[in-house]
Amino acid sequence: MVTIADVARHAGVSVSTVSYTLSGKRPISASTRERIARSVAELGYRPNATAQALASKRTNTLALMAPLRADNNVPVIMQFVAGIAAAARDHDHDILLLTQSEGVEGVRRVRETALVDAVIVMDIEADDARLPVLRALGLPAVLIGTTQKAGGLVWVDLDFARAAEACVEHLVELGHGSVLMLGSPGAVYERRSGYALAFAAGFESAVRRHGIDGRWCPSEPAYQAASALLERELAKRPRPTALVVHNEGILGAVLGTLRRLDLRVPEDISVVALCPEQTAVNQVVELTGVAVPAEQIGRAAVEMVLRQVDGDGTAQTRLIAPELTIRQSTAARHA
Amino acid sequence: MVTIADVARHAGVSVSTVSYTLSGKRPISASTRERIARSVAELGYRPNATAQALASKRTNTLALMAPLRADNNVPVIMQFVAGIAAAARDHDHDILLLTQSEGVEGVRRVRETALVDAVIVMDIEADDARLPVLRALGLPAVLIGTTQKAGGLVWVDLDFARAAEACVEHLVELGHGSVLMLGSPGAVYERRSGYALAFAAGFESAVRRHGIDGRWCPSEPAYQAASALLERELAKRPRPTALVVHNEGILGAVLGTLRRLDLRVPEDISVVALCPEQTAVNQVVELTGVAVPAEQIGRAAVEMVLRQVDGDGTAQTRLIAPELTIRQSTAARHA
DNA sequence: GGCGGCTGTCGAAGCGCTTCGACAGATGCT
DNA sequence: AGCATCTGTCGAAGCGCTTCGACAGCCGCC
Repeated sequence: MVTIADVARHAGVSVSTVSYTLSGKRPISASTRERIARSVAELGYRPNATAQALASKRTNTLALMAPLRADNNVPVIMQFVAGIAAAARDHDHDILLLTQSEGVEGVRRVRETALVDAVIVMDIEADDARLPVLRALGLPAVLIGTTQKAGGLVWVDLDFARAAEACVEHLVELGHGSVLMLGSPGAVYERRSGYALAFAAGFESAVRRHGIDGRWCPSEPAYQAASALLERELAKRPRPTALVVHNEGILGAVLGTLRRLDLRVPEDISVVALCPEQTAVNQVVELTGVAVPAEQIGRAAVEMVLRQVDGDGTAQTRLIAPELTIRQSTAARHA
Repeated sequence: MVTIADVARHAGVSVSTVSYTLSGKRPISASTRERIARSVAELGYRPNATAQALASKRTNTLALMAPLRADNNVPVIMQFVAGIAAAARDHDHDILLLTQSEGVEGVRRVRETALVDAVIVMDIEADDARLPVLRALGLPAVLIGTTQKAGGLVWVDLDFARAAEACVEHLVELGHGSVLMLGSPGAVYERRSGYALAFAAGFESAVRRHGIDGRWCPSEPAYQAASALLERELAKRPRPTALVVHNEGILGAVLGTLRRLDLRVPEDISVVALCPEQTAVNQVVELTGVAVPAEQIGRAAVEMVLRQVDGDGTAQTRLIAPELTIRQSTAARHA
């Protein structure tokens, strides 16, 4: 491996001159700059990342704690991760992947061993144990997702409450007065994932504000379970004329069951989904709905966390406005 | 941050003694070992990972190059990543996440900047440009997936050819003489992903060996596209009495279309799928099929790569036998 | 009783880089 | 002309750890 000393020798300058040339932290004459550039190219020099990290106290690495469970919103998680990884590389940083299961200890470890400069934490729960630790460690951090107890920490997220409201409002405008929301699996609510709670809360408040009939329930991904649940709910009075689905895993079951019950979408019943665009479009009827702008949020998270690393104190939390895309699964209520 | 020198001072020993105690590389008396342990605990000492890496030339970090695209087998990818991350932590290593799009340069970079000890590369293509680079760099590496040009490199993968054969054989045993295989999206074959080619080749050879009628075609995930394709193919003679689906994204479309055509599964037509168990079970009919043992492969990859790092030259490539699980979507052909 | 061989510990030399302070020489000002 | 000021470069001191060689003290052995 060629070192900075090799480059210095080859270019006939001192090691520090090479370092300053590479970092641009001190003025260097054009001629030596060129000579060094040539030596670097000729020798194929690449600074040793660990030596650089040790000396500069910057690893140029970001920890990303992602929920890698076999949940149902895997594609969304993947989009987040992809967006974050790409954004990090754009800023010349790498991603160290931590799993949610490492929890508090994972955060503590990467901080105390000085492995990373900052951490991005996904899937925040209402009483997330990692939050007090993040505050205590003083490690630059950004949350993707939020909770009321996030005070003092910087976060970015889709405005799930308004996303739910947007769905309800769209249906209200179409004249629907009875809406059923099929939520995420029960486990998601049990662990009190911020996004699920926010969506449910947004749904409830929108329903109340518009004075319509609206109820919701968690739903498990297995086809038969989802199907049975839907059928049971549709048997209740008043019978829902529209569905809001916050669970991409059951979309197939929902649409299949509606067909079995001879309910046409959107003529007999409207469906709005919160899911990636790809998923919405791949259903038998292209679904109206809100997508999580995962890539965008991921990029924002990286930029926000790097700003903290660079000591820009003006940390700003960001709540991203939902965008409802109207496709073919919603229509005015007739009857 | 507390350093090893602080611990040494606190315990009244030299720095090297602390180091040897922690690493166990030299015998230390029980009494000083205890004293040091107490100091470590009391001061909350954690070795600085970058200093450790610089001095020992081991980062305890593995690069994982994963295809984070919005493809259709996202859940499988996620399982691989989760398995790898967990296994790495079990061996006290971390994962540095690289995206497929970083390609050859990504591999070169992590090697030449000494960021990682080894690399795990996923989704190998027939003429993968990364393979010659891996060979040239001499960086410990394991491929997940393979190609004929993998010579000299260590890899691990599900035996996709035999997986396809297992599917065909199961159908042949049930008396099916005409089988249609619906493959992955065209783009997957265009980039010549090893697993897709292997599955298709295995399908073709099994069909030939059993002397049955069998054909296959790529299929895009959009519902209408998949549905139209299936309908078109079912109109051909001889009409397939069984389907093999190597594309989890179209399972909903396939089952929905079959129902629309009044073909009952499995009475009128059998369906076998290559997809995660979770996906197989969440369909309207629980699907017979082969699952990719992603977690298991991921763990194997980590262990194989660490063995290389530790200089165990007996590198062994591993081809994992497929397991077909019979559920409710296949039945003997009647008529 | 003297010697070889252990065992347990220490000091010091790196690992490859960044950064601080110093300073020679060129430049601008009065 | 003389002084202050830049500009460009250098040497050296770390960053926090590992590891090599040295060696003191101890044991058992002939």
